[in-house]
Amino acid sequence: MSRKKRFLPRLEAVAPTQLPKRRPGLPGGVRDQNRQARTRVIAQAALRLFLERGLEAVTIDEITAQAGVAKGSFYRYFTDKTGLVDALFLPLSTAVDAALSRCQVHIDAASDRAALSVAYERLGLELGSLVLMHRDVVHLYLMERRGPAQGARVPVRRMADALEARAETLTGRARERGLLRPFNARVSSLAVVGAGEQMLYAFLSGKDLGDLTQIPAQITSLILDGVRAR
Amino acid sequence: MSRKKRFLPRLEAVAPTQLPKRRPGLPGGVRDQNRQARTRVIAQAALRLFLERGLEAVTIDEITAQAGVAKGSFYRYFTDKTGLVDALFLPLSTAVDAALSRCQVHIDAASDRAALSVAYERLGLELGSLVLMHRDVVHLYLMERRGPAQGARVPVRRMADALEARAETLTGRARERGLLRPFNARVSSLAVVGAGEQMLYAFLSGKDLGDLTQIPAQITSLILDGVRAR
Amino acid sequence: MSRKKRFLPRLEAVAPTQLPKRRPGLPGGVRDQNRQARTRVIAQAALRLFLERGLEAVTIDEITAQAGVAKGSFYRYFTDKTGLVDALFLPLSTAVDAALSRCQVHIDAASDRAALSVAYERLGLELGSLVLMHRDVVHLYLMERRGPAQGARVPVRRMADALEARAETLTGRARERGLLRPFNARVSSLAVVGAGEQMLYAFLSGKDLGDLTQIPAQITSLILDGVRAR
Amino acid sequence: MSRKKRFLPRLEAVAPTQLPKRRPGLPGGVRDQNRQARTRVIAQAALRLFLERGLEAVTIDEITAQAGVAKGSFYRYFTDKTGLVDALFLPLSTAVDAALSRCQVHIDAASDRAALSVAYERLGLELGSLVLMHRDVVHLYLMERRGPAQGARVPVRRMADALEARAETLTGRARERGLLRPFNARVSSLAVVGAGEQMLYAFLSGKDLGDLTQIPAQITSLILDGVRAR
DNA sequence: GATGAATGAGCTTTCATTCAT
DNA sequence: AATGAATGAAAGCTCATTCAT
Repeated sequence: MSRKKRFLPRLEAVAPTQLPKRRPGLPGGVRDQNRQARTRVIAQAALRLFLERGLEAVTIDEITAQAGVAKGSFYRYFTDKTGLVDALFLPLSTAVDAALSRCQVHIDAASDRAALSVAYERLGLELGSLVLMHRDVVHLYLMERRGPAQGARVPVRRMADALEARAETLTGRARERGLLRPFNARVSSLAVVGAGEQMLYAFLSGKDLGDLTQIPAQITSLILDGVRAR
Repeated sequence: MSRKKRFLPRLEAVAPTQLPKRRPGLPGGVRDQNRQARTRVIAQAALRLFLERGLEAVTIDEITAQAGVAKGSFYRYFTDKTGLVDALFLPLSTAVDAALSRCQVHIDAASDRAALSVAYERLGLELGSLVLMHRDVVHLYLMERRGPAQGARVPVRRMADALEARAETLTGRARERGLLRPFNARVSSLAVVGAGEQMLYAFLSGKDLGDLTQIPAQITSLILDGVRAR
Repeated sequence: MSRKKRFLPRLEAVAPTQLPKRRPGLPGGVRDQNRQARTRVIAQAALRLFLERGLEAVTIDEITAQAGVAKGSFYRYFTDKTGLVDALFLPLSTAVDAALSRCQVHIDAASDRAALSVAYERLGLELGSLVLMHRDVVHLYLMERRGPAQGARVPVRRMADALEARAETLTGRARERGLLRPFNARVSSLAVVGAGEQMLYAFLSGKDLGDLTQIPAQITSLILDGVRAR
Repeated sequence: MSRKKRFLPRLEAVAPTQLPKRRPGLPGGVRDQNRQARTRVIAQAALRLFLERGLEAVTIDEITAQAGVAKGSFYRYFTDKTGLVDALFLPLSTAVDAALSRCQVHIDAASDRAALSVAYERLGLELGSLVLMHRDVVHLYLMERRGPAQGARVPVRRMADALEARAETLTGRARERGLLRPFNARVSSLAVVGAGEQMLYAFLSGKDLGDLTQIPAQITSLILDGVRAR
């Protein structure tokens, strides 16, 4: 089972890079490329293992063995498992943030309900394509999203909390603009996000969801129009 | 005992399963009562820690320290952490199963849509009261429900899988009877369960969801009627 | 694996009784009989386990479980595992000692070679019948005889050392009287005892040694006449 | 290394088996040499302790403390105590096997009794020198040889059984060729091996056996000519 | 007296992290 | 830079011994 951190774990410090130190060589040069390639190899190996056995259960030893590098190399590229997870989530997290920000801008600029709808639809498409691009990281996110914010799960929870806050804000905005019924914004957004995540988790876990091309329409219909037969 | 009881945790029912061996002494006698009390104390201490730090991160040492008993005592009452989790989930799991079974019976016996609705409403009430009775176990369930089915999480996943299958069956039945729109039963049930769990998780995590008495109506409305303003 | 003694192990103190304290009740009375019966039950259970898994590997828990008594009862009848082994070996050890003493007396009283031979033959018969009477203890003795004199093995080694010393004395006496060739007494006795023990061990371990009625003659012949064909 | 080497134990060959994984680095290179040296240091420390206190009673903690390495290091070199014992016995076991095989070849090729005798004498010499080369392992073998084949004792029993089978075969062959009297081969070989082992055990245990140079002749005489005076 | 619950030191094994090579 | 050996603090689990019932 998982081991305690020997030293006090980093709880914040989300610098844009997780690397221990500045490295020599020009950015984009050969050294930098090798460095990035190695980083990717380790991160991918880790991701695969995380999906199979969970963040906590996977050891550094296993990651490096899977990646085919020496154990010591891990610490040249990442400060620890938390740092690796940080790096793993950074691209997705950034992209999601950006999409949500863009959506908010569009909403604020929208002058009518049609424009609002367009903004949401666009958000949906963007998130959908992000899911496809970052399948495994999204899957890991869904697996670990509700665990306590401890150790390697800190970055996951950071993203989850950010997402939740953003979703609430957006929902609140939509409600203010009369696009949604006047329920508690938090409640509404929780329902929407919860339904979506569950579906996504089932899908990424390999569950058969029937005709996949139908799903987006079904979800939209379920969430927006309700499940009750008419 | 030279060690003092550190605290007396709130007691929830803990199943008398997983004990290493059959014990002598009359059931209900002094020894039997002590045994059950000790079992509860350990289980409650563990539950508290699991909620704070997650199933995997909590050690037997910490559980026994929190419970105020010797480490060795743990193994007199539970085979290992998995056994403890099993015992922790058994009462809830059994009760949920029973409620779902009853609902299914009612549905099968229902002759019209009104009767069906009554069956579902009743299920909702039953589950709601189970949630209140087993708050912490439900919370733990929601936290660990998506992690890999490994070690101590096995019982959690067992319950999750059982629940999912049941929900799907029930949804399918409702759809056949024309109560729900003719979507894929799995998709529909995932949406409903996902929304509900997310809400519950937020609530149990201490999130302010506004007027709690309104929530059931909001959920019903959201799920059954859709979120779109009319 | 085996555990360290928590307190300093008894190294001598071979009082004729291993019981913790004097007990009430007349010797031979009901209490005394029950006590002896219980002692036998525990000792027999232990002996069986010792033969299967060795002195060190068997736990008090297993012994009492096998004997069908409570763990605490063990300590009413024996001080610890060493005490039990002491008790287990006492009858055999005493009888062997007595037989050896008698043999020595006979030898010292023997006036000619014929009388000496009779003494040795008689010793052989006596030891043979002791082996049959104490099969399992003899088997255990052979198994543990060469292990370090630590913990529960102390009584075994005590008997082994006593036996070796006696055998050497007897051999020396036989040589002085011209019954054996003038080799080092220790060397001679080691050879004789070693061959005998090995045979006995094989026999008690269930090895097929052919026609058992032939063995004594074979051994005598082998040891006394040599293995070389004439 | 902050820890000092506590002592440099006498080195005997330790087989490079049982290592957790294949290691990189050129065989014979610095790393490989260090690895072998460390393996030897641990194995020797263990052997010393095994002789003092027996296979079962010695803990990994004690072994590593005695060897002056960290506890974790043990597991880099051996899978567990059984693995270590395996490694400890491999060289001797291999050499003994080879000697016995060679003897068998010689016997099969022998055309007369003289040649047979030469084969046996040669075996005796080879085994004698193996005993001197692997004194401590032989001593340990004799100590543990009769214990139940459990845990760390498994390799010891494996060697014991192999040896016994070989000895029986060889004895049978000698008898067929008319070199030995027509006794049960198993009985004869048990007697010979038992006498030899006992002697060896006494010798290795520090017993004074008189003029050591005389022993081989005495043994030969005892075993082949019988102990009876003429 | 008998029982078995409680205790906690002790054992095996793992693994994050450091560091010599 | 990369490697993997070394370290030692935990973690899981066992079990001799004591003691309340």
